Amino acid sequence: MEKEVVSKNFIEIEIDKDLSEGVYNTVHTRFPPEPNGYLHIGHAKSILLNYGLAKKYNGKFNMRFDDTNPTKERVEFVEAIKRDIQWLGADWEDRLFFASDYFEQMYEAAVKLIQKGKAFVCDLTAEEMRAYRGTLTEPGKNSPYRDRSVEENLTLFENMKNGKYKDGEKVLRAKIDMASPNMNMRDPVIYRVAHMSHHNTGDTWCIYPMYDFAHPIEDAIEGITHSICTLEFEDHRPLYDWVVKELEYPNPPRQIEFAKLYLTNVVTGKRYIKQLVEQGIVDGWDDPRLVSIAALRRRGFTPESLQMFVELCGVAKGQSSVDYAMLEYCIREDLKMKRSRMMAVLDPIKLVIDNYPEGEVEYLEAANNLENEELGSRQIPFCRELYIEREDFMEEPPKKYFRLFPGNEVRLMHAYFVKCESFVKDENGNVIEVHCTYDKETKAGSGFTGRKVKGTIHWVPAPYAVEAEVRLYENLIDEEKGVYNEDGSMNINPDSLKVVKGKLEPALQGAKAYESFQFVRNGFFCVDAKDSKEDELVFNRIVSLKSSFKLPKN
RNA sequence: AGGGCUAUCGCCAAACGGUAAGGCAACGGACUCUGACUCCGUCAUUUCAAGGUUCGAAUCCUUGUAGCCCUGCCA
Repeated sequence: MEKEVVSKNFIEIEIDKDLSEGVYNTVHTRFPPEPNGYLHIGHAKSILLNYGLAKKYNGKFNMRFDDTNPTKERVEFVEAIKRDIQWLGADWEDRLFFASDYFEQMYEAAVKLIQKGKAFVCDLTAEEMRAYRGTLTEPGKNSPYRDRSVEENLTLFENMKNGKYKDGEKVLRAKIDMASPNMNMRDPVIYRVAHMSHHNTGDTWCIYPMYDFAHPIEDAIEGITHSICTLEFEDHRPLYDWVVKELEYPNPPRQIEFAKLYLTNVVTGKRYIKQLVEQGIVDGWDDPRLVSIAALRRRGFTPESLQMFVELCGVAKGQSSVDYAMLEYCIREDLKMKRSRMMAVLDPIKLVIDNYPEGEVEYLEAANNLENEELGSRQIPFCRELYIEREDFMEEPPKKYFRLFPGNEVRLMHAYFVKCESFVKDENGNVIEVHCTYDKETKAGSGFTGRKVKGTIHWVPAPYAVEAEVRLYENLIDEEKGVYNEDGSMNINPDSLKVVKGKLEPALQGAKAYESFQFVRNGFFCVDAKDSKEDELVFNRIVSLKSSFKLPKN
């Protein structure tokens, strides 16, 4: 057991300080998504960060849907989000909340602000308000409605609530400072009129609170201590603090911001993903070429691999983009010991063992995972005619090519050494058959040490091979140019999905959905779990995680 | 002089005035029933730049530079 000294991230340092200074005596975090789409890898960082912090400090973690804008939210997203978070392993126990359940309290909070003279009803239109707001370099002007009396504001606000006004006709604004260099403090809107059904509250309300007002209240109500969010909300913190202060919450929560997780060479951003979905370039939010949590799950990533990934990325305040290779490393690392490794041939050519008796079959024992005995073993039929990968044979090999070429000997995995004697071409000059001889003494596991071989290749017994339509996915990227163009369009690879007729070893007939197996060299493939039931067999949709095997350069 | 935030290896990221951790990637080499895994080795005399303070600076001060965010009745 080696002990790793892992340094604390800056949020943990802040929490330690709060705890030691007695600002808080517990840690209570939350993950507050708006149910307006699917969660992606970036959210996983936030979820695992919040959950991890709560766990680390023996505190609590809440799940909360920040559903204050009925125009964008849908129940189907609520379910999808819950599922993804559970799958990731973040446990909210019995603390699942909806911001919309606090609408009454938020309304009362707004009334309180009005009574304190800290909020007013404003009749300016959206355009007028924009003009009054000023610009980044010039201060704004006070609204002509700013000095209405408390009584008038109270009446008007109640009228807003009672549906006397049309959408956009009136808003409630916080009375702060129109000259503030921070735009968020220039009398921000805190309530708007929207005659619309809400997925949770139905038609009970026709006014809805804005994020900046609602969020601190939600946190305060739930007893959140550390409200952790991403960097773009840094400018909102003064307003967050203003709200909890004016509402006089005892022991108010505190907002801490961290940098979002960006990944190199993948399409993130709901706008772009939506475009891809709508144009039918991908087949949904969980298309394996995307990095939504649902897509990663479908692609064979495990919760553990994503946890490891988030851990490895770290938490800081500088905007950064993590190399996609790090994600791949995590899934390889996680699957390495716990998944069976099977053989498959995606682009088959026939291999004939000339000195193996025709019609004879022997069953070879193959460990499911050479490094993990607990995964057991399977029997693979071995016979005269096999299939091997086309790229595992070359008529004229380059330097340092360790696989089959005339005169060279390799190991057939789990089986024998085999030496290439000749090959057959079709009329177009393509190799269609490779002929070898095998050496009975070299059986795998026999302890044969007579001579060594530099290469080991995968194979599948021709008469017993499982035919499969294999789907090979690649990320939607252009490695040269990157994902996005300056004009907002994308460089996506139209050949990101390749369908191939593969041959799988017989044991794969028994594989289950979600079971992953490692494939030739460092490529991972897994059975696509999309439409399958728990023990249904699915072989026709196999997803490539990585197939980065390269010939040595020279 | 609009405000806020950030700058440490190709990519993440520690270091909190005491002499630049670690991981990914890459590259050598050993091993090999997967060119994987594993194992060994290499990879920042220097922290955006220039000055300054100090016995001592990535850390403090000055002045620049670059990147990200902010002018929704979105979150």
